[in-house]
Amino acid sequence: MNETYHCERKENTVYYKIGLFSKMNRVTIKALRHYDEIGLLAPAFIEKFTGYRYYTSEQLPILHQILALREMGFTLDEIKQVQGGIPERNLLQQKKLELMHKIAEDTMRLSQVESYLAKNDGDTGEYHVILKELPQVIVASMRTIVPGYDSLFHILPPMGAEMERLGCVCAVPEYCFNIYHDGEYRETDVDVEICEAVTEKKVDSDMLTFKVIDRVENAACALHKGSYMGFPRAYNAVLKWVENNGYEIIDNPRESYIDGVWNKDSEADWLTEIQFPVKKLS
Amino acid sequence: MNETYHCERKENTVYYKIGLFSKMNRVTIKALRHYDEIGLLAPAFIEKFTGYRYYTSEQLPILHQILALREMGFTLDEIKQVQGGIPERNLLQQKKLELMHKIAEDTMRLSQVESYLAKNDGDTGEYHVILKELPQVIVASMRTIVPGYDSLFHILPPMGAEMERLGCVCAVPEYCFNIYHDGEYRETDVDVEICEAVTEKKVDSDMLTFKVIDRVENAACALHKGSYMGFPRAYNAVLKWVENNGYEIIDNPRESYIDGVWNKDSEADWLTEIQFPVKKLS
DNA sequence: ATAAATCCTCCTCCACGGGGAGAGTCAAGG
DNA sequence: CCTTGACTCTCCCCGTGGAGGAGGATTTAT
Repeated sequence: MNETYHCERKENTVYYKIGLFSKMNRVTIKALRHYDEIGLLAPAFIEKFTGYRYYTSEQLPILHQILALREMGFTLDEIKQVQGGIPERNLLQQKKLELMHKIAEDTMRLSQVESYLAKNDGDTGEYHVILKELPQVIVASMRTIVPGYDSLFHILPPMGAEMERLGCVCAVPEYCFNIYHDGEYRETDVDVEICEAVTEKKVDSDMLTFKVIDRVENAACALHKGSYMGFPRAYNAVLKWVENNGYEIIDNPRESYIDGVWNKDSEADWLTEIQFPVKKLS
Repeated sequence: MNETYHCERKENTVYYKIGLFSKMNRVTIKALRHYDEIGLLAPAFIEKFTGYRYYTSEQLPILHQILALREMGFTLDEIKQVQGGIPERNLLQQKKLELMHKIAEDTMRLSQVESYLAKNDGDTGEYHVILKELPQVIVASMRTIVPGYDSLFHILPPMGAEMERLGCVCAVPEYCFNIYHDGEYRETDVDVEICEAVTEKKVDSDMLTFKVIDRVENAACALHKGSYMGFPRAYNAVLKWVENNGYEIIDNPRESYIDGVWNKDSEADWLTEIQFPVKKLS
C-alpha cells in the first residue's frame, strides 16, 4: 500500500485544532467550545497542560448531525436527546408540529401588522386591539330601548339613585358598561342594557334586575380616548382586527366606561373600552 | 351630577395595585414590574415607604399599546422606540419584512423536516446534509476516463508516486477528492478528475496537471460512513435535500475521501463526504 | 529571537421574564 | 387588639445559543 500521497494521514489519525475544524465545517470556534461545554460534542482529545482541543474525523458525523438539526430549528437540548438515544423520528414529528404552529403564529402577526399599516393609511386613529378576559361579575342591570345615544345620559342618574336605594355596593375594580343587544349598529331605538358591577345581588325592582354575567374567556378590546363621537372608529378598528386575525364574534359588544364626565373635566381625557367577546376560528 | 353609582371613582382617581392591574389586562405581575424597570411603563405612583406600585387608567392606553405591539412580535426595545417618538409606521414596515423573512425561514425548515421524515420511511440511511464552504485550493489533478469505479484503486498508487517525484507537499488539512465530470451517474467509462490539495504548483507532467480550484461559496455536503457501495444512497440524500430546500446544483459533485483503507482497517469506518456546489434558487 | 496568529479560561451581554427566598403590608375576622 | 391569609416588595438565579472581549499562554512563521 502506497502511503505517500496521503501525507500525515498515514496509519495514525489526523488531529485538527479548533480553528481548522471550525473552518472546515462553517461553524464558529465559540460554538464548538459551547458544544464541548454542554457535552454535545467533545473533542477527540484535549491536551492536559495547554487545554488545546483536538478534533478528528470521528467528530465529523456528529457535528454534521448537530448542524443539520440546528438548521432545522432544533434546540441544542433536543439535539442532545437525539444523541441520548431518543429516536430522531419522534423529535422530527414533534418539531414539524412546532414549526407549523410557529408559521401559523407568524402569519397571524404578519396580517396583524399589515392591517395596522393599512388602517393608518386611512386615519391616524391609533387603536391597539388586545385580547383579554372578562371576569364573571354580578351586575345591577337595566335593559331598555332608548331613542338615541344621547338619551343614555338622562337615564343614568335615576339608575344610580335606585341602586343607592337598594343598598348596592359597587364592585372593585369598578366595572360599568353597556351591552348593545342589537345585532348591528343602529342610530335610533337602541336596545341597550346598562350594567354596573356590584358585590352582591339585591332584590329586583321595577327598574333594576340583578344577574350574574358569565366570564368571557377572550374579548377583543380597544381603548377609545376622547369624546363619544369617536366610537364608530373604535368599533371599526376592533371589527377589522377580529376579521384579520381569525376570530369570530360570539356575543354582543360592551362599552366599558373608565374615565368620563364624572372624573375628567376635558372630554379629551375620557376613556372607554370597547369589548367584543370572541373566539378563535377553526 | 349624581355620583353615587360611581363608587370611589368620584372626582379623584382610582388607584389599582399591581395584582389587580395585572388581572385587568391579562399581563403578569412580573411583566409589569419588568416594564417599570426598563422604563417602558411606570406606575402612576409608587408609595415611598412600602414601594407599592399604583396604576391608574392613564396607564391603560400605554399598556394596551405595549401588549398589542408585543403580540405582533415587537421587542420591548422596539416598543420603547415607538414611545420615544419614532414613527410607528416605519417600525411596522420593518417588522413586516422581518416577519416575512421569518416565515420563509420556518417554511424552509418545515420542508426540511418533512423531507427527513419522508426519507426515513424509505431506509434508515441517516444522512445529514449541511451547507458549507469549499475553500480555494491548489491541486495536483489527474483527469481520466476509467472503465469503472474499481479501476480508481489501481491508478491512485502511481499518482502518489508521481506526486512524490515532483516534490509535492500535501496541504493541511488534507483534501483529496474526485470530481465527476459526467453530468449524470454512469457505471462505465466514468470521466473522473482525481485531485489532491498541495501547497504549491509544480511543473505539469504527463500524468499530473497543477491548477487552482476556485472557492465554492456553498456546497451541500453529506458524510457517508462505510463501504463505497453505499455512495448512491448518499448521493440521493443530497439530491433530495437540494431539491426540497430550494437550491440548485451549479457544478459537478466531489467525493472527498476522509478516512479509508489507508488508515482504517474496517470498511465500516471509512468516511467520505459528498459535496455538491449549489446556489440558492430565486 | 521576535512577532503574529492561535488558543485557553473567565466574564459580561442579549430578551423576557419565571421561580423562589425572605421580608414587609394590607384587609378582614375573631 | 391580634392574627391570618393574601398581597407586595427587592434580590438573585435560570434559560437560549452563543458573541464579544480581556488577559494570558502557546504555537508558528519570519
